[in-house]
Amino acid sequence: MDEQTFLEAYDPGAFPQIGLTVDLVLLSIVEGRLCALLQKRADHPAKGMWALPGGFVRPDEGLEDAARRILGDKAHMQDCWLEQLYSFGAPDRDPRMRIVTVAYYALLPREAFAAAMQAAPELVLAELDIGWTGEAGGPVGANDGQGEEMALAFDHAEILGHAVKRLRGKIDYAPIAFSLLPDRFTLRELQEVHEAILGRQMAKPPFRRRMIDQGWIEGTGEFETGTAFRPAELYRHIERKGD
Amino acid sequence: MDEQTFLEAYDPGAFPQIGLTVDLVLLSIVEGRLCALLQKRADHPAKGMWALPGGFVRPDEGLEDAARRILGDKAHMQDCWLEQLYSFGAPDRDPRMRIVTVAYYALLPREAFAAAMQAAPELVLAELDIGWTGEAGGPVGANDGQGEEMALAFDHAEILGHAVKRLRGKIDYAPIAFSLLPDRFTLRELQEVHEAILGRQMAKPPFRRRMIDQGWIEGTGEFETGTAFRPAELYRHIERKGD
DNA sequence: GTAGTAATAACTGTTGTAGTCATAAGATGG
DNA sequence: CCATCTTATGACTACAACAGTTATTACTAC
Repeated sequence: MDEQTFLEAYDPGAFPQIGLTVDLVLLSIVEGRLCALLQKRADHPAKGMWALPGGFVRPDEGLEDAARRILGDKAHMQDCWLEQLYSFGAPDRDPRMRIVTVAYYALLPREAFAAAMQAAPELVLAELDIGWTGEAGGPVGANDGQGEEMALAFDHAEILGHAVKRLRGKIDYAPIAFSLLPDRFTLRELQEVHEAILGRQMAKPPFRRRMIDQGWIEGTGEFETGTAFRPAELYRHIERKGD
Repeated sequence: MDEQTFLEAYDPGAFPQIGLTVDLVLLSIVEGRLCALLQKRADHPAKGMWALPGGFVRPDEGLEDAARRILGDKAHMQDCWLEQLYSFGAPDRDPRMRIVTVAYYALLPREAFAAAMQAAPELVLAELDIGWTGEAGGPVGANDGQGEEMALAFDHAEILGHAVKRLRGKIDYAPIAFSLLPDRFTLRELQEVHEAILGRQMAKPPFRRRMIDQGWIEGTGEFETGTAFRPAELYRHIERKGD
């Protein structure tokens, strides 16, 4: 039997069906706090709970393609940095049927969420409650900014936990913080991003040097305006091959 | 649009099936070289090419459960350290049908493969050809130890590449090298493992100190035997909570 | 001008780690 | 038993990365 004949005789229905979805962890910094885009579930199961934006993978599209399509549909965004996070497949994670989800995560400036939240009122940028320090890991909850806890659907607290852990492990050696900032930014703003992600304060001079020595940023010669006191220089992220 | 997608999502029959498999990257060190367990494909597609051991996920089993089941079935091993690597889902990665695979990887001492290779002659511990240094990444090929290249099926060269990259990034700060060694080992053996994984030689005294300072190992007071010259002390990996 | 505040620079100390050299230990062969 | 070989192990030195502290500069507001 040659390959052609074999493929024609192959029966895909011989294997049991498992649903495959992509869920998105879309993170931002709002007032120095790490936030994620959540969507209130309008129907059962988990009605009224909060879930990550997600959707089924189409049969003819790649995993990252599906993630980008859902990013456009649900969050009205395109062309941002996106990375695969982890796959979740506990048999009982969704009560409807067996669903395995591949989680992706992205970092976006707060302004990027404006269009999505305008178009869909069930979307909220929720503040994250990270009950651990460093890269310990574990589930991560959410609150509405007034201290009111938001119940998360399915295993989405686990997914958020993985995202935060990945982020904390990666921010020191990969130039990912810049996705959260506008094109031009001050060193103080960059530091606030790092502090929000790592969940701890740091001293200013060592931070300055680390950033500059890494070669990821360059000064523009311009300065911020509208400050009450001495304005800081505006820096810009340097795109380099391999990053 | 969201509503429509939502409704479609609830009907399992609305989408053609996507197959879900688990593939295993089972790594070992043989004579100072990094090797992976490969299986010669007996049938189409990719007949005669070399593939990672893998299999379909059952509808009632978790992803890691599936990985452990396949580990037992195909490689006759149990209870070893196993970690999820990455998910691969390019639409054309398998010519039979749309198949998404979740790759797992494990590190095992050479002896652990003996039973599997005895039971199944189509299994081979193949030497890896890593065409890049550091953590650059990219596909990784395989050869039979006599310099003869082994053609890899599907996207398995990519999967191997991801595994090597993950390993190189993790070995310096996670105690994973010990999975490749017997219960008691000399510092020289441990160093050979690190050199095989990182693909470069290193000096002995700094390596000794790093390992001992990390607190992952302790001396046993015993010494290796049968050496022509001064025998080295045998060390043991210290199990610690959180590792 | 003066005061106030934040940005930036200079200085200092600590830590981690690498390289080199010296010593110790055991096996082998005379 | 002793010389000699090879390797393991420890001691010393040097360097690089990085943090903390203090001083200086620069701008705004009154």
